[in-house]
Amino acid sequence: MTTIKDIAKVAGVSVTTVSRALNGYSDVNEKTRKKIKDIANELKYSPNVMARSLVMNRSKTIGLLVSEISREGAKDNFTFEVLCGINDRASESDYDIILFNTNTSKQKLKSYTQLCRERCVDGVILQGIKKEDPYLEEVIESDIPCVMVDIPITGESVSYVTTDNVDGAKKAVETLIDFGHRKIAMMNGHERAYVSGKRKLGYEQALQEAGIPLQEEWVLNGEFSEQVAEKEAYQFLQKHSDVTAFFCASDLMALGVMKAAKLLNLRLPEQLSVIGFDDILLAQYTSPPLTTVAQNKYQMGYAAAGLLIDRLRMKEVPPFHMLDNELIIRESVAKAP
Amino acid sequence: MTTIKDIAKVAGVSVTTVSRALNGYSDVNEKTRKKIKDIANELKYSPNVMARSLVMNRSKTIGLLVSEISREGAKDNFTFEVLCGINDRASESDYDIILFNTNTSKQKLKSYTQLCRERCVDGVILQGIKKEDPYLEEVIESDIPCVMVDIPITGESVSYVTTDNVDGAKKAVETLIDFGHRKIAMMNGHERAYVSGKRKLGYEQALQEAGIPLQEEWVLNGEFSEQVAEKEAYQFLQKHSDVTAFFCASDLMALGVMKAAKLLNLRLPEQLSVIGFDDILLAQYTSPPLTTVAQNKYQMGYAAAGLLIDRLRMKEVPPFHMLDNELIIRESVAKAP
DNA sequence: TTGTAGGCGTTATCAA
DNA sequence: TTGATAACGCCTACAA
Repeated sequence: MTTIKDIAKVAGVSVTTVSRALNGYSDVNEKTRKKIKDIANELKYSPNVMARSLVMNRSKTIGLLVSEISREGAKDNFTFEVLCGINDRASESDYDIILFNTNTSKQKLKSYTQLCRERCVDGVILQGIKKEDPYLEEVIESDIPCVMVDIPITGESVSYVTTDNVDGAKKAVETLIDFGHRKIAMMNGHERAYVSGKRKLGYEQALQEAGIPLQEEWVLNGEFSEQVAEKEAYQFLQKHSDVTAFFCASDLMALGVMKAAKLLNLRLPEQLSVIGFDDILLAQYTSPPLTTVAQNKYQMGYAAAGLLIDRLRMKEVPPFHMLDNELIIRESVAKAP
Repeated sequence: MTTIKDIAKVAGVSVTTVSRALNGYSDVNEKTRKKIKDIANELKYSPNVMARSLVMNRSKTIGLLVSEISREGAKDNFTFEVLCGINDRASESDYDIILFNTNTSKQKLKSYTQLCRERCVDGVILQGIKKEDPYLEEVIESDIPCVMVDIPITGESVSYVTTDNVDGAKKAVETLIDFGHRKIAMMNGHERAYVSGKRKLGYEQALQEAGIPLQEEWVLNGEFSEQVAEKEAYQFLQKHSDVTAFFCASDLMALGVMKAAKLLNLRLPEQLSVIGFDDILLAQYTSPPLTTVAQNKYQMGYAAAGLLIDRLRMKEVPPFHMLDNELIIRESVAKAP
């Protein structure tokens, strides 16, 4: 591999001059610069990122920390689409992405700071980290620039990107109310996810504004799982045949609810209306096609990387970036019977 | 951040000894080693990967080169599931993944070798690279250990992982033949993908062994796109109403074919049988549910990383690793009318 | 405008 | 069993 030494030798100058010429310093004769650049091209020089990082203490690398990245995520594409957004934005500014590989047990062996420092990453994007993950606290205290996806935490060096979960949920429930529904249950995800709280809040607000009393026992925990949601909904709908609509905090859970309804011979949407959250690919293929709140996952990733890169450039960045959700109307909602 | 210098100072030894103690060399007193290790723990030391890479010329990093990684891939999850497999396997051996970000135009600016060397990656996994990508030739000539996904190329330092595309396609077409079909069209992907050739070969072999003459004009190019496949199938089925079955080189294209059939008021599967390839999530939700050849994408990634890591450990590795495909029987195939 | 020299955190060579 | 010392490739005072 060519180094600046090689170039210096060929050009008959010192390595200092080569370094400065290549890095665009002004204090170098334009003729020398041209000569050096030509030689660099000819020799197919590209700087050794390791050496540079070592001395500069930055690496043009963004760490991506996805807690327990796994095939599970493949079902709703969330992780992947966010990743694509991050990747595209990073690429625009010539950052590379390094995938950190961690889970709750690994987090006990190596601290967040250690992980980042040893790789000299300039900043980090965190996704899917859970409330009980040991890293969470560390991230807040650390001074490594960081952007969280869907985790509303801010700090000296940390900001976040999210969609307006409260508003999204509210819009969904309002739609149900507009269709005349008054008995609306909610299939929520687990408490470990921050979005669960927000979506429940939206549900509550919509009910309240319509003067419908909240029934805590109508809010189920589907664990963000199709199976769990199906089981829960099955039991619930048997006991509460007066419920006419379900707002689900994820499309996957909405699928579960729909399955349960079919098992109970409820006609969709005539006897039970269902709204989901996410707009996964499947949503348009279910029968009936699922009305749902769409998140722009790609945009979340793109914005997250953008926020981080701005921060790395010492720009003033807002503490968070909130994207809008869009309600996609399909056919799983009908007038209340 | 703590360095070995800090440890050396506290332990009252030289950095050399610290380095050796921590790296498990035998020529260090066990008592000194214990002391050093304790101090390292206390100081939360972790080695600077950059510095180490610089001097060792290896970085415990695997480069992942996905040509034009994009949201397109989200539809069939192929890229993401392979990524998960790679990640899991890499994690087991403490490798990190760096996502290289490239496309045909970027490839002209920076050579493959440059890209790898400047990041000191120990090896590379390539996915989705096209026949005309400039890197392809470079990869073969380079001595950087490399594993390709679904690109049957071998060399001094390159091997590949794939599924048995010929056999998978053959099994699919044989199934159609078993159901009495004789007029079987194929919706293939574009020529730039290696798998297209293989799948077509399987189609041809099945036909030949059944004594059915091959009709070249019955092999369509759906570009691996749902829309294109739909358009092509629509035109084709109008002209060739005697065709009773379609073998598609991807599920996405199978969806397109099914749409076209529905537009032409063909009943599925009674009037037209369809088989896909991939087993994407959607396949079980179409109506009728799609019979298809399932590839184990996660396993491909896992195997690819495994092959690469073995090579990095100087193990003898086979030139390629072929995984089996499994035919998943659903309801889109019926007896020939 | 250019060059010399020192250092970033490691590992490796050689001598003690 | 240990310690100087020299790399690795690059950047940056400081001096010329």
